[in-house]
Amino acid sequence: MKDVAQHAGVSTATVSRVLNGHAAPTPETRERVLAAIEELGYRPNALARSLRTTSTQTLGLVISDLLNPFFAEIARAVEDEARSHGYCVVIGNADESAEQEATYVRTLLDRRVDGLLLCPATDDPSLVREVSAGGVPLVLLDRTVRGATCPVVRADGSEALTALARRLVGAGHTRIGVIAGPPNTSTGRERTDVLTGSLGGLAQVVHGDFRQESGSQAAARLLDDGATALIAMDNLMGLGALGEVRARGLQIPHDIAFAVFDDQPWFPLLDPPITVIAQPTVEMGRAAARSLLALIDGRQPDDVRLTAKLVLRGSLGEAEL
Amino acid sequence: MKDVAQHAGVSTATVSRVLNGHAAPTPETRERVLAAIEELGYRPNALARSLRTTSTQTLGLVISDLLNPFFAEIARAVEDEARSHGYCVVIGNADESAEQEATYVRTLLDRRVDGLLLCPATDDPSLVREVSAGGVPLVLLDRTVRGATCPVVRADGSEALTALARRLVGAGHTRIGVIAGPPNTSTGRERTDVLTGSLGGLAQVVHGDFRQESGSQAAARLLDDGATALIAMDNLMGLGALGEVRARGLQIPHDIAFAVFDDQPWFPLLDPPITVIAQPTVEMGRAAARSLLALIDGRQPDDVRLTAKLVLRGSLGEAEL
DNA sequence: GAGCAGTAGTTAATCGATTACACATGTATC
DNA sequence: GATACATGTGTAATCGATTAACTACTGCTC
Repeated sequence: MKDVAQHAGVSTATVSRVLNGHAAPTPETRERVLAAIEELGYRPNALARSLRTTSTQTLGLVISDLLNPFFAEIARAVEDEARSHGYCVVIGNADESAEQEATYVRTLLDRRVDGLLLCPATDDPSLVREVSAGGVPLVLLDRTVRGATCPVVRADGSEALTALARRLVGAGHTRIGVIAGPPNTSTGRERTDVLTGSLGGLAQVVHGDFRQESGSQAAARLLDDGATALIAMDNLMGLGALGEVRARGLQIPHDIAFAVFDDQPWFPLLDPPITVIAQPTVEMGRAAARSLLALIDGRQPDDVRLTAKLVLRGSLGEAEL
Repeated sequence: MKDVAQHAGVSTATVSRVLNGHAAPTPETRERVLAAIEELGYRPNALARSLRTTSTQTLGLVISDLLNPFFAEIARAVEDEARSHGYCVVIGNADESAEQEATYVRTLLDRRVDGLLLCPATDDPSLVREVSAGGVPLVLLDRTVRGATCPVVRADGSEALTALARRLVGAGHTRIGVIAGPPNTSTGRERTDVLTGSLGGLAQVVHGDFRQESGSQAAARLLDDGATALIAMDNLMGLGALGEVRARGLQIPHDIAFAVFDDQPWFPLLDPPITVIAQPTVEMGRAAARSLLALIDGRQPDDVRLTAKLVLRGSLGEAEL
């Protein structure tokens, strides 16, 4: 910057003013400065700028698992929305580990992100408290924690799950296997509670960890126990469960009815296409980014609750008639 | 930091030394400082530290498309490797747009990442030159650019593609539809060249843009032209093509042989399972990160060329006998 | 006890920006 | 012509760390 100033025969203050479109500079000075910048190929140091202004124009996003397309889509949406407001997004991948999540959150805070979007790995509120205590704007996404005091953006699958349950019961299923998420995540618990609630005593629940491998294992146990329907509570566990069903040579829907929470582009390609509960991922991401930006802006956004929808495709068999 | 120093009755220099595990401080002083840090909940400002040390302990990774699981996996691997060396990764999503790619690269440079990993959207070398001119360590990943002068890490699919071609020809296919990547990407061009080379005049090529939608369209055209085999040059176009095949009620492999470049966890679940050319994504990501770290370290890493493998699963029909 | 070495800690410069305040110049007002 | 005011630019403090150079003290040797 000093070089630029010298080159243009002005002070660094003037260069800074030109750069920030501030009041003052004469068109003529402006030209000279811009010419010098161009000539020297100068680019301002964002670190120094942020240090001075205490604003990084950056949002932190800590997601549970980057390999889960559900979160990848959310990340994409967050990024789009943020960019359109002049913000950049730094993504941290917690890998469903509370420890790694905490590490990432702290790293992001140390780098002074202007706000943080978090999909908490567990419902333990301590990390959230820590962030709030630091006074950093925080919005929870997809999942919440116990006694959360910050805005939360999530999808509500109750209606869809209830409808799904009703159909299965109506079609005469009496042993319905539920491949549930970890009980210490809000989504894991809530979805399961709704479902078992609507299924009365017909549900058999096995908990997985939102990963493919746990889906296969849970499916194996449930099938061994004679389940005639399987519902996986997220797409990765659904993938694993599907593998197990295939491995056993079972036919969907003839031998087993099947449904998954989360839609994925390849579900319609299976034979039969898989019935799912689709979450509005893009809207969730955008809404979360908007809420966070509002918070940064000093406003107090409301919680957002979007609706997940049951998409019938044929993998439930008679239950869809 | 000043507060901490005051609280512990020492100077900021001493606090800094304690923080960085530098020589000097007495165990006793050390204790006092740590106590003060604890008590005040002090966390060092990474911006200030980086400004002073000119090192951010951060790698930039600009990928072509975050929604493409191939790149998501790569990102994950890069991150793992980087973290194990004490580095953080900032991911930028170029969305297959050269313009957005350039924006991201500049943003990352402005933030003074210690090095940059780039999956270039096009083979235009100008952006790469710009980065190199800035003296920032750079490694290209998956794709290269014309006349690249920096290390490149990629997968070589030639052998697998040749083997694939031989099988199709051997099984008597004479109209083989190739859903190619954009000709202005190195992967798009090379893969297609190898394939058409081995197929002699039997190949019909339609270019897509590495996205699902373009895959369907390309498949539609090729099927209209009477193709009896389809090869998609990446998983997203494969997804689109598969949709088109299904929509037309064609049976794989009876009506049409099908293969995709890139493996995905759900390909084995289709009926029949899809034959693919699998790239070692995790190894690519890790190798790229290692190369970049070496470069940052002042060493000169060699290019890395890993081998993609043909995985036969049944979607080629007789060609697999 | 003078000289030297070694340790522990302080002072102050520095990284590269932003910005309050000061200053100089030109113009309008009486 | 003095006063006030606006305008454009420069000076220097500041953000929060790191670190070279220096000071002060303690021991040790001869």
